[in-house]
Amino acid sequence: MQRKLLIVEDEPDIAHLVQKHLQDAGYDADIASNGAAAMELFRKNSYQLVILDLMLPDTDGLTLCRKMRSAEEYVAILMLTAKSTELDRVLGLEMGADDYLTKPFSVPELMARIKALFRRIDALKEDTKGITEQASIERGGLYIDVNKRSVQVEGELVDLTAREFDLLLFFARHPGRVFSRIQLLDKVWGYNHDGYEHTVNSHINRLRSKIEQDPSEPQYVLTVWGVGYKFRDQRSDA
Amino acid sequence: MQRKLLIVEDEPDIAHLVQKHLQDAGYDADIASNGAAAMELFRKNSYQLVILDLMLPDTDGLTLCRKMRSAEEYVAILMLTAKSTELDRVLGLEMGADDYLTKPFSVPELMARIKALFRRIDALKEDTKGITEQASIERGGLYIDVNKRSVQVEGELVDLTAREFDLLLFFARHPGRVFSRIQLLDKVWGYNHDGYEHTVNSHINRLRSKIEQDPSEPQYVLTVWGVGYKFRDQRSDA
DNA sequence: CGTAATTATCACAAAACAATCACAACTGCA
DNA sequence: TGCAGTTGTGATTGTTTTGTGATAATTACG
Repeated sequence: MQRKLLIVEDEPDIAHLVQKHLQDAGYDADIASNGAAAMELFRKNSYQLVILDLMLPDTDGLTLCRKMRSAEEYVAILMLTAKSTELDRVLGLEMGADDYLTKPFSVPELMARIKALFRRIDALKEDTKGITEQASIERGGLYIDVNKRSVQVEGELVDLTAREFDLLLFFARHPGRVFSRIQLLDKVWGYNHDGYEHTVNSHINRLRSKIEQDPSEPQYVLTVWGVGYKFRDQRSDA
Repeated sequence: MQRKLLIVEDEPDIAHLVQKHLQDAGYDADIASNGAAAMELFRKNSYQLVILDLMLPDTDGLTLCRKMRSAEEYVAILMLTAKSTELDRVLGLEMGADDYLTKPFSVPELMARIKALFRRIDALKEDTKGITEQASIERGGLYIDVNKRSVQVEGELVDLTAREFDLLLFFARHPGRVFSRIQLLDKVWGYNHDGYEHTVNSHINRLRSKIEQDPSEPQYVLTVWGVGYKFRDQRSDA
């Protein structure tokens, strides 16, 4: 997954230095040199992390921080500040920063913090996942346990590889809906994956040989001729 | 239902900062600035969650934690610790904290964890299964004494290092569930630990050489290819 | 019924991943 | 401080999975 960050910093040298390192590390980073530009970019894009300098020409950083915090989606905020008094820290935390770094900082340290922040965000998402996504799915004679990554067909455990499981899980979460091979590559393999469409065929083939009673007459993953594949819908047939 | 929490923290700035945010979020939070006050409030009120600083002027946090744990009703405990080394110990000792956070922490993260904790508490109450905090765990030929931090395989005592024990305990508490190396680093090593994923491999390797009859054909800690590791589920095989 | 287009199957090499080992850095402790 | 044990990391080897090419089977449609 691509991680998008926004750097809010008025000193171009610093901003570009940071941007360059972030790009080297595989992140996608935009720059805003003042508060107004920052809010504009922020509203237009969805960032996962904002690196925010407290001292800005127009707005002050704390206001900006609060504004971003009030947005729908959660963004991590890493504050950069010149001073390092305890008051500053508490203030920054109160405003909702997730981490804090005082200038001058070292690039390796910044990168380490960013990495750590992303990790924490991911861990949190993992915790929160329970509400939106179900831990187990039952469809016909198929039972999928997401946490255990185990699959049972008619009560019998079958052993799937990581890809096979991900593929099956994706299908089972969208029963009845047809997906093209490209869509499957995007959703299951990942957006930046490049490869041949017929790779999907092979995986479907292998998956069927494991979960289907009679792979030539599939019950779960069906071929939609000229389009792609779909998971059989409970009621509607064919 | 009103959620009552107790903040045990000797730095007034932090205590009030947290209290303010909790109130904003609709919780009812009391503050205790030392261990004695904490126990007094704890006995008089019934809290659902205690946010507990490890470093306190009079008592140490662990003792407090144990005392609260021994109360009739179950309370969730979220620990705040200063360093990550200290945190290892806490986790290792399994004094019964439900979650932890290292200082300096960010308010959004704290709030997220509190929410997640309440969700877990609710889910637990539903189940009525009080099996979460057991002093000993038996799984197959494996016997783990949490308090003594000792492990027996087929009645034979084996000598594990701190990490090995923590790792095994974590697995044994979540049998069947698959964890990625990153998740293990987060849960066993600590959220802000940074290191290489393949460190986990080495520890699994060493752990296996101690507890497995035939490390090349593990009975307890199984590899899930392309994903991570899991503890063998009772019934399910392979 | 024949043909072109699409999908299924299979085998294999390459890539991704995991296990292992050795060693240096670190830890707690006497 | 020095020591013994523990832990993290690099390097190497071994294993499983996965993508891909080739080919066979199936489908749509004139």
